[in-house]
Amino acid sequence: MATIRDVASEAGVSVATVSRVLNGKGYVNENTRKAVEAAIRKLAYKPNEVARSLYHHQSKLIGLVIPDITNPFFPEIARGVEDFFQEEGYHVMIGNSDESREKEVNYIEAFSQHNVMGIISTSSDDISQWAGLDIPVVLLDRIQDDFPSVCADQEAGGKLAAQILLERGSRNITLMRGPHHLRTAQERFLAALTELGRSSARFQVLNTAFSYHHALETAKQLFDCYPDTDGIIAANDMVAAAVLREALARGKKIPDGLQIIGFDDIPISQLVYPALSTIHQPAYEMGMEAAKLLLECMHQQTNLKKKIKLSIAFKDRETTRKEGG
Amino acid sequence: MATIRDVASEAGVSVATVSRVLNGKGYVNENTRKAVEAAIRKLAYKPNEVARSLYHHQSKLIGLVIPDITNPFFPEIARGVEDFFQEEGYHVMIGNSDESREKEVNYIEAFSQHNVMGIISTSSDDISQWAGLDIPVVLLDRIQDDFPSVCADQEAGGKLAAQILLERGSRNITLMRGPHHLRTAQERFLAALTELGRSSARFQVLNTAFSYHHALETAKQLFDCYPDTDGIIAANDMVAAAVLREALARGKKIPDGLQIIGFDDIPISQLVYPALSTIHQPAYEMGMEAAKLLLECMHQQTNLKKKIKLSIAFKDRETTRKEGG
DNA sequence: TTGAAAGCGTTACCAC
DNA sequence: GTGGTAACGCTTTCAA
Repeated sequence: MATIRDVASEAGVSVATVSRVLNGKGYVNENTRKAVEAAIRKLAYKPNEVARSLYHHQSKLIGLVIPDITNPFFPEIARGVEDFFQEEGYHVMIGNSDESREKEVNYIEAFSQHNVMGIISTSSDDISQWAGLDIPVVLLDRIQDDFPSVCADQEAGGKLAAQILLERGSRNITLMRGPHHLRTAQERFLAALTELGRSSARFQVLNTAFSYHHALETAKQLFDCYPDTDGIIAANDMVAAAVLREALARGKKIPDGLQIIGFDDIPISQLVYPALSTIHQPAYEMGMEAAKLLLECMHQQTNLKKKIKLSIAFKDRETTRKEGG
Repeated sequence: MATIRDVASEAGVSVATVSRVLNGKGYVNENTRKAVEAAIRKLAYKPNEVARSLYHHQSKLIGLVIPDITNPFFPEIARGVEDFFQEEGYHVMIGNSDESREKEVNYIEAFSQHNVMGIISTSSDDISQWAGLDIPVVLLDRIQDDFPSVCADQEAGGKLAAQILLERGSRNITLMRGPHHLRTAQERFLAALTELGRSSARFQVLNTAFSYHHALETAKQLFDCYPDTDGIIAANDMVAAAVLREALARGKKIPDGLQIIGFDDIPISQLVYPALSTIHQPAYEMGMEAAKLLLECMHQQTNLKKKIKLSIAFKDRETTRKEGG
């Protein structure tokens, strides 16, 4: 790899001059600039980011920590973040935390050691680890007083899901509740629960994890315990898909005998049959917004504690009855 | 952030000594070691990876380029790579190439500028860009004479898919062909085609892209053009799921009237109903193996051109008839 | 308009 | 055993 010194001697100038043309700052004569640029091209020189980073204590790197890239909700987010920062000349390092505090801390350290310019985290609820850091942090999918954040309106989503099922005629609803420690899952659950509580419909609650292995189990359990259920509010689309599968396997009529509503609107929800009605979270946009917000924080030194709440929307597909029908 | 100099003065020794205890090499008295370790703890000192990297021309970073993290096949691979390297104390930078040479080159440059120790690429077939690089590269899902590589046995997969459908009674098969420029897609297609050609069954070929938007379109087209098809070899599971959806929507009996076989065995193939019969590619393991191979290459200076071919397996689920049935 | 040199945080060589 | 110091590749201040 050619270094700045190689370029300097090739062009017959000092490294300082090369640096100036590289960064477009400081005076440099038009002709020497030409010479330097020629040398750069000739040697196919690329500045060493590591050296730059060492000097500036900054790099063109962004850290992103998510629970698990294998969960289809997060790649969308990651793409949003990446697509935004790509435009700005940054690169994104992704870390999977598996909801483990240890892994998350490990990534944060790695990020910090590599001088990332900012971090987006969509993982743990434990905020203590962010406190010491002097790097801007944006929280995605969770909120904390001291940090800027982006999230989707879980409460509106949970409420809407319940309303839809009720409006469209379910009278015996099973509400599935995601992992208790995930604030988002808890929020949408609570909002749906409240809505259900306000109605005269019968309902019951069933706990579930988010992994598809687990979801398949829970689905079986659901129909064993509550064979008469005629409406299911799934904790997310993975779970909804599993439930749908099990329902079809047991010969349920959907949506006439049983309505199912998911949450997230991950790509597969359009691929199953019948296509999943679901509460859409704008995952890609959330990633984009978080990235945009982070960039703002990076530019202004001040920790602007802006909170962005994106709205959700109901996707009326095939596992719910038609409105007024 | 505390630096090595802070630690040195805190412990009353020189930076050289601190460096020695940090790296566990060279002599250092037991007591001074204790003192230094105490100082490190007290200041919560973490060595600056960037400075290390600058000196060594190496970092604990690995570059991974994939076509699109949003395609469910790749997160599995990425996890394999990441889980392996995590154990070894490395961190993985992921880049989405979107099958664009420009983006891929851009990432390679970024990786190289950050002194990554090695690169795994599962993207473009254009190998020229790797040639100049003095960083070990492992190719995933493609092979090239000059590079070590890991891939699954596409030919065996394509052949197997065709055999299964034939054995289990399909006589009018639609073979879906993925993007022509993707070697893997082409290989499995060709192998299936050959197998079909050897049989007496009728068959036709239909082109498709891999995205789910596109797949849904193609699925419609398929049944419009070939309503009598009784067996479909999909280009991958996304496409298979889309086809399955459309088939069900049109009231086809599966698997009795129509068999469908996918490729990849992504998580959703077990979530749809009926569950997709498919050719399993060991994505996670492929990531792991590629990582392991890369680590070997990094340790031995020599470019070992080892090629690893992982075997595929048929997952006998619900969109194919039972054997001998 | 240009160059010399200090400094970013580490490591490793060479004295002591 | 330990410390001084050059070097890694780059940026920036200061003098010329």
